[in-house]
Amino acid sequence: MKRFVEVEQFLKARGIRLTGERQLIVRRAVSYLHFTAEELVKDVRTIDPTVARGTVYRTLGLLHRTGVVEKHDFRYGPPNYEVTFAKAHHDHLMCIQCGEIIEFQEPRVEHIQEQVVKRYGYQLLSHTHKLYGLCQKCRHVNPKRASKAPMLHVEEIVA
Amino acid sequence: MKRFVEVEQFLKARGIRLTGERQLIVRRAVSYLHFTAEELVKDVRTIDPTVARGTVYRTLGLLHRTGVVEKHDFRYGPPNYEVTFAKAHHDHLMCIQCGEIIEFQEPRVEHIQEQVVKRYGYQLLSHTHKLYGLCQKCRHVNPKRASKAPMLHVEEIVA
DNA sequence: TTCGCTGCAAAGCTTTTGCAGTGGT
DNA sequence: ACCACTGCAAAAGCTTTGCAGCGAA
Repeated sequence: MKRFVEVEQFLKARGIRLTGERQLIVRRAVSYLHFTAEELVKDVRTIDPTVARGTVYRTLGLLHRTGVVEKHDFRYGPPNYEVTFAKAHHDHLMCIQCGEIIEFQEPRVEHIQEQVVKRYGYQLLSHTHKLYGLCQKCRHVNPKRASKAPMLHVEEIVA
Repeated sequence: MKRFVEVEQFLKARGIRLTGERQLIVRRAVSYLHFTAEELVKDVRTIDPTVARGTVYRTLGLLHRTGVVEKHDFRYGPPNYEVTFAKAHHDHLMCIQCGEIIEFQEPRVEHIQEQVVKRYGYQLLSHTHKLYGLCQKCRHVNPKRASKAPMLHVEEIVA
């Protein structure tokens, strides 16, 4: 089943109205790996220019609060969003020097998470797990200016 | 050894100048569990009112990029910061309904993280690991307004 | 029909930045 | 003596919100 259909069913089951705007926003959002709020605004408006910025932000906040999308802090620029609902568990490893981002999968972590959540009587909805460090290239470089802003690029790698 | 001294040595080793302002900011920051940027500005200024807001933000950004400080998205209000450098590994479990935050320790996750980092040739500096869900009290409460106060029954949807 | 949702636009909040002077190494 | 760092304050994001009309259930 299409991911956006799963999301829409999920929202509907929670009594959230499925307006045309929300359907469009969800369908555009699931097409991305990561996206910023403004990128989504721009994207949605290429299809329907009448959709208001506020609507995108409100919908994004709704999806975030309900655990459908995760908010990622990649340390540079505005926060990135990701639709994690109905998607395989994965985490991020990032180099703080050059900005490289690696996505990895670790079923063992997922399993431990379930135990932790059960231990505290919680029902798990979503999670974020990010490792920050220095990649092989950057770890042996003595930075002249540690405050220099690195370039960002995403690389999807499966463990 | 005092934590702020360890942080200061770390910064020095990275060629970052240790100004009086930065020392003050670091020493105040390590005294908190979590803090917002504005809380730190206010705190620092009770000791030295001449420290500029921009300096606190710039220093916080520097500490964040170098992995000394973690930025936490607790989903409501501005981001929280935490000095995680030279501090025992711990993660967060949060209820998206009532905002309760539980800090838990999982040595197994820490161990797996080390394996992942080694696998990709990285040097680990810091990490964030957050689980979002519903606590025991909130998971059985049916909110008046689903869009404002999320209440999920995932198993019903997935089934 | 109800009341949650939307467009619009302004306000609000947080964070960033240019510039000239200061201070760490 | 360099040049990174700072104070100041304005500007620049980014996000939220009030309001009147609209539309999904």
